[in-house]
Amino acid sequence: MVTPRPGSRAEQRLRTEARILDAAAQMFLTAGYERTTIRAVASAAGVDAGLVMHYFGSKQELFQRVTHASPAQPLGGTPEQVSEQILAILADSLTSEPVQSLAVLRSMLTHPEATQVAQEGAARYRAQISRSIPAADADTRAALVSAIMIGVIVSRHLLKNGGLTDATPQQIVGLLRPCLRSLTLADPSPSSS
Amino acid sequence: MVTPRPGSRAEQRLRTEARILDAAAQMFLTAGYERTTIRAVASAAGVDAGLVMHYFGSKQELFQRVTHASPAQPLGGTPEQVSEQILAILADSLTSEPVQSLAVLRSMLTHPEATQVAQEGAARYRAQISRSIPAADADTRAALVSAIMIGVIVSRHLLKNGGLTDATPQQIVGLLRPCLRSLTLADPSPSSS
DNA sequence: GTCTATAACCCGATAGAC
DNA sequence: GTCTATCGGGTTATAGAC
Repeated sequence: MVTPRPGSRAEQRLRTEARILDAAAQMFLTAGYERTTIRAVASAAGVDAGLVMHYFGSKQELFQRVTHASPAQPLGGTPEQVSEQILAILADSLTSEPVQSLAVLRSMLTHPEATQVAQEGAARYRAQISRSIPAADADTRAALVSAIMIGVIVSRHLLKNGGLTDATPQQIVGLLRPCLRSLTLADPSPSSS
Repeated sequence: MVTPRPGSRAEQRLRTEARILDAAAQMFLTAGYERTTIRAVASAAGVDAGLVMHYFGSKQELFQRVTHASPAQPLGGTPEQVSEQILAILADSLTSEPVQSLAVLRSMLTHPEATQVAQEGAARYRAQISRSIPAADADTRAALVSAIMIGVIVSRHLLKNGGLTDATPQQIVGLLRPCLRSLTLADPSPSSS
């Protein structure tokens, strides 16, 4: 992406476009897709609703532009290393999850496009985790790890469930470490159900 | 609730009311609150939209009637027993979670009323779990248990994340048992973070 | 580049006929 | 008890003025 010379029309356009994207991200995050209106986004960005349409074409494209990012970092190494990498990612997510990801999570249960994005993200994630688990039921274990991450992040950032919002990331990671280890390492002493 | 004599108007009314409630539950569950329309519910129930309004007053009241149930069973006993009770509840939820609960979960991130219901449910749940954990950070541990349950149930029933939809409840419960035990029992060997 | 005006549509809710 | 007709308001999206 080139940087047009300051003061030019193209540069002005990029500025307002960025302002619109910021406002949209914030609103998609807090209100979800359905309750977010083009009018409100435009108003928050200090421009007209028609301009938003002119730039992004449709509400759906605006949502895609806001949420299309996050290319998922690769995991690797021994199961223990992977476990620690996941915990590190979780710690990051607990302190400051990016607005794009949270916007997807907010709408993943009610907006089909967001559902798809969330599913694809979770699937990539699961595949990586699954690959580094030496067990026959690696897929199920990886899916559980993914589900736990989703549950914790959603509870803390979106539902704001007291007990998790107050705790520090280190505290949460410390409590979750045994869980993750029991899932990523094949437990040598499984209880019979 | 009395059962009016068959063929009477009151009995006819209860029948159509039940049909509307069923259709509404199904639609709230699959589409969420915002995307569910009175018209569509009425059509699915084989009646007119005006009749739905006449019975339930508003869309919001209809939603409450659909989701107001589920009085949360009590937990108790030793930490190990509580852990097993939670796993039993999870197993139930994995095989057949009631539509009312799923309807709340579906909209909990985007509809304020559903958010509140979900928060209150999770809070009651957390309080019970917290009470039976002998640890200083019991609240955080209970919140993590609650978050994990939400993540697993949402992933399986709502997101339909492959790895979890295919697995049997017993398999999931078996894999999750060490996690739950490490959270409900104070771990004697905590890793320092 | 930005904004105004409006078209076209769907919603929840109301009033009243049958 | 059930349905028809409609009101009033909100939305996305379009066409065109400045």
